Amino acid sequence: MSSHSIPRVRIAPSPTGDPHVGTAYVALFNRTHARQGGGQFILRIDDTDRSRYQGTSEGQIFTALRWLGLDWDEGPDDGGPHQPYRQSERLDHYRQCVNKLIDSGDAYPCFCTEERIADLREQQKAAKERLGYDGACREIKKEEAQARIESAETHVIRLKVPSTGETVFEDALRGEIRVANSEIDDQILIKSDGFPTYHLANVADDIAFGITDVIRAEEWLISTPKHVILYSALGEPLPRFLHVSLLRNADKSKISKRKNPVSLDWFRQQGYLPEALLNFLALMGWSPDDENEVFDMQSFEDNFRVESLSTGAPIFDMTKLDWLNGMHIRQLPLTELAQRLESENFLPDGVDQPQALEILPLVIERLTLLSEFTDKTSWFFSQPAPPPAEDLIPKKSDRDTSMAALSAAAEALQALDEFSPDTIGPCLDSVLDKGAWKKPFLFMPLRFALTSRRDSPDLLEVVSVLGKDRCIERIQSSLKVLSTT
RNA sequence: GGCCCCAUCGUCUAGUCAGGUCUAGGACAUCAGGUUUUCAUCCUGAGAACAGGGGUUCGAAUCCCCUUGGGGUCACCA
Repeated sequence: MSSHSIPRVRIAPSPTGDPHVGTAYVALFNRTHARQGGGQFILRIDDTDRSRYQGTSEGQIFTALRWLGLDWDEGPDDGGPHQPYRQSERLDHYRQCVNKLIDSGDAYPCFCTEERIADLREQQKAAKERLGYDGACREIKKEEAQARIESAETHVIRLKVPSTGETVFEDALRGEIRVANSEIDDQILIKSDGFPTYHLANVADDIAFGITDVIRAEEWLISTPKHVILYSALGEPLPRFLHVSLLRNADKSKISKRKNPVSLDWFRQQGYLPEALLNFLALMGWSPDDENEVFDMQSFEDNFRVESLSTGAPIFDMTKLDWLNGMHIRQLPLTELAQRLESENFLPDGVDQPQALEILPLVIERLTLLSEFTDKTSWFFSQPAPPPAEDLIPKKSDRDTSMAALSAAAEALQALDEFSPDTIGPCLDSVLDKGAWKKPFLFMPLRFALTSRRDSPDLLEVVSVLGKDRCIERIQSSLKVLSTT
C-alpha cells in the first residue's frame, strides 16, 4: 500500500479478561501513527472465541483506553462508516469471504475429527516430523463435500496453502521475511461452530475497514504469511506490516500475569497517572532525540516515528515508571492534581478538593503514586496518636531537654499573633537561641509531636498549616507522653 | 525439535540502514558527596555495556558468515 495514503490503523483486543497493558502499548503506537498522518485509529473487538468470552471485559477495555486518552475514531460504541466493529456481529461477512475462497479453490471443507487431528499430531511428534494438518480432506470432491455439508456433518473450512514455493513479505521494522510454504499449515478459517478464526476475521476486516498499516505485536509475525496468502487469494493489496516487540518479564519471557502486573485497571488503582504510563510505554522501544525522557503525548506525537521503534525485547521494569509518575505528578498544576485525586478516589474519607489543595503543596514532592496521598497527609486530616517517647527524644538528647524544648516552643507559638511561615521561622529560631539547644534537639521532637512521623514536610509549613491551636494541643499531648515515661 | 525474530551498562535506550567525529552518549536504578532541622525534591560525581569467534576494510558497536544465548510460533485462542 502506498506510503502516501492516509493511514487507517486498528487495534483488535479480545474481550477475554482485564484490559491488558500490551493492548495499550500497541494502541499507543497505532493511534499516534494515525494522528500523525491525519488518519483514523479504529477499535475492533475480536470476540470470535466464545469459550473465553467475558461479558464485562469489553466495557473495561473501553474505560481503560479512554482513561489513558487512547480514544478511537471508529469503534463498536460510537460507530463509524464500517459498522459493526464487533467481529461476532460480522459473521455474514466472513461467510461471504470464505465462500469466495472455496469457489476459487483457495479453501476447502475439512471433516476430520478433533480426535484424528490429535492422533495425527502424536504421530508427527513421535516421528519428529513437522506438526500440522496433512491435507487429507483436500482430495474430497466438491460434490461429495457439498453433500456432507448439507447432511449437517461437522466440519471446518481450511485455507489451502500452496505446497511449494515460499511466501514473502516486508516487515517495516525487520525487513524481508520469507517462509517456505511447506512450513505453513492449512489454517482453519471457519471453526466448526461457524465462527471464524482470528486469521480469517482479521484479514477480512482489515480489508473491509481499509486498514493501511497493520501495527501489532511480534507474536503475530510468524502467522503473517498465512495472512499474506489470504490477501492474495482474495485479490487484495497487502497492507504495510509492522510487528512491535513483545513486552517481557524479567526472565525475558512474554509478559504475563503471573510475573507482572498487566491489567490497566491495576495501574489506575495503584495511582499511576495515564500520562506517566503512556510516557513509560513510549520509552519501551523509542527514545526522543533531545534526551528529555519526560514528555507528554503532544511531544511524542511531534517526534515519534513508528519505523524507528527498536527491535529488541524490552523488559517491563516498573522502576522507571515510578520515577516518571513522580515527575508527572509534579508537572501537574495543584488544582488539576486535586481534581485527579478526587476523581480517582484517592482522597481520604470526608476530604474534599479545597481541603486537599491546602496540604498538597507540602506533599507533592513526596508523592510517587496518587495512592500515597492519604498516608502522607494523615497527620493533617486527623489527629494522629501521640508518638512514643523514644521518637520524641533524639539521639544524644534526653527527656528533660525534649520537654523543655517542646514547652518553650508551645509557649512561643502561643504568643505569636500572626501565624505564617514567615513569622514562625524567627519565632522558633528565638526559642532555639534561648534554650541554646542543638537544632535537632528542638526540631525533631517538635516534628514528631506535630505529625507523629519522621518523614514529614518542612516543619515551618507543617506548623503553619496546622494552625496555632492544633500545634499547641499536639505539643501538650507529647509533653504528656514524656512526663509519664 | 522445525521454522521465524532478536542480541550495546543491572534496566530502558542513542549510535547500526549511508563503517572513521565512539578512549560507546543519555535516562532510571545503585553508590558517594552537596543543599535541607527529617523525609522527599533538587544539584554534583562515581562505577557500570558493544555475547563469542572468524572474515571484509587503512579502519567495524556498525557490513558478511558461524557459534552461543534469548524470545516467538507450531490451537476449531487471539
